[in-house]
Amino acid sequence: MPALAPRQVSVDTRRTILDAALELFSERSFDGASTRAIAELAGVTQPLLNYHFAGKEELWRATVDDLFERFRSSMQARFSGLRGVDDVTIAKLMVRHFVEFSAANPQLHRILMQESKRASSRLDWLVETHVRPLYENAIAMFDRLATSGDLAPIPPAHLYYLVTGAGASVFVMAPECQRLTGVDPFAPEFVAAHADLVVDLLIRATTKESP
Amino acid sequence: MPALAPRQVSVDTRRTILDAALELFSERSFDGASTRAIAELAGVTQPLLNYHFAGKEELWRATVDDLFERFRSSMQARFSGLRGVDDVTIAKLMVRHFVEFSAANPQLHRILMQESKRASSRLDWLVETHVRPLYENAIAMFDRLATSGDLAPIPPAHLYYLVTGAGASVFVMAPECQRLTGVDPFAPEFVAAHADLVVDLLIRATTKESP
DNA sequence: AATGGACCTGATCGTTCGATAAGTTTCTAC
DNA sequence: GTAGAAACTTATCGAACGATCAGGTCCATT
Repeated sequence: MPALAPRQVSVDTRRTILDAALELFSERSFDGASTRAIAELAGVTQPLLNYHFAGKEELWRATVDDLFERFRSSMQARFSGLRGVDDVTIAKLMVRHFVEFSAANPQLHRILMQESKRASSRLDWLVETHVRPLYENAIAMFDRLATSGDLAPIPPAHLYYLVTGAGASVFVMAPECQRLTGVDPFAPEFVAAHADLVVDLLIRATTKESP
Repeated sequence: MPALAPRQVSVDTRRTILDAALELFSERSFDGASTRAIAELAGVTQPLLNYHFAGKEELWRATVDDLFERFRSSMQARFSGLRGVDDVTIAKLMVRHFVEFSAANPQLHRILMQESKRASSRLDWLVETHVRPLYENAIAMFDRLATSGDLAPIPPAHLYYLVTGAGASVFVMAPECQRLTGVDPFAPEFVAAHADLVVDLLIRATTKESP
């Protein structure tokens, strides 16, 4: 063919590129995903990425920004209508939402794990921009639970591991789980059952013993 | 200088290369760690890697083989002398050992996480060669506990997540933990305390309620 | 003292990477 | 209907990648 008809006024090209970038960054990690492969998946040419984004690093940040923005807005949509619900229930719902969003968007965990397991300036940015706010929300929540007397207080460092670990551990080994147990870890019924199990585990482990 | 005096009969050059490879593979992941950088860290020239190993992929496998071999032998050394200890205690010790080894060898988790979060032929090899045997050991252990009546039985898929997640979650977020809480997640006293906490969490969550 | 092989290096191969420069097409504004 | 900005492409850059090859150095053997 001589030349593809250049589609104009397509303002959603940026969207298409972001989707392709999320797919490949999460599958092959930053270094493994070439800009040419991303462009091909998006159905555009490679230099167009540099037209819409300042560079590969900038494309990666925009991709992560977009992903976390979707997570926050889904969280907002689910919890903004809640009124008169006790903190324990909210905590349960938050973990469940985290697990369910992870099941629907496995790219979040892939990128988080890949990037948190290497030393790079991208990690600094990711933690400060996206992880810290989530962490501080969770800490505040559990602090409130502890002072209200429902849960036994846990030192912040341990709490950090329990909160992030309880949610994150669910899909850390997702592909291996499928292979070893034959269960599809993204099946809705499994997601719901395991979310309940993780919540119970967390609550039971921190619930004060009855005297 | 004209040329470095070529040291001969150095049979531990292979060892030096493996150490450098483990360091960089875990820090920058497979694609991010160039063979030239590995060679430089090892203090040799880049073509020497191809002399000792068939290629980059082969070097990676040899590195992972070596790492898991160290894990297995440390496990062996710790548990081979145990006699007359009940299964619950052994389970506690296993998780504790896993956590402690992870603290001393953070590269294990880095490589496991990086590689399990991408689609590659290396993942297939890693799971079948190293992860599956560990998994089947753990399943057998908890099966024995369940049939002996101490723990409530859990479906294998959930058990898989709980076993791997309880151990793995500890260091999934290690660098962020340091940054956010100010606690060094590799300090011995923290490792010991958190291992106990994880074990308690796992045991309490699966211990049968007294009627 | 000569030889063969193990160990290691310098030079360089072809490929692929991210980035850019220059040119083309399409829509909008007047 | 023509000018100009916006959107997109083709062609190509220099750098870095993994791999190979032709040698060079040292030691063990005889």
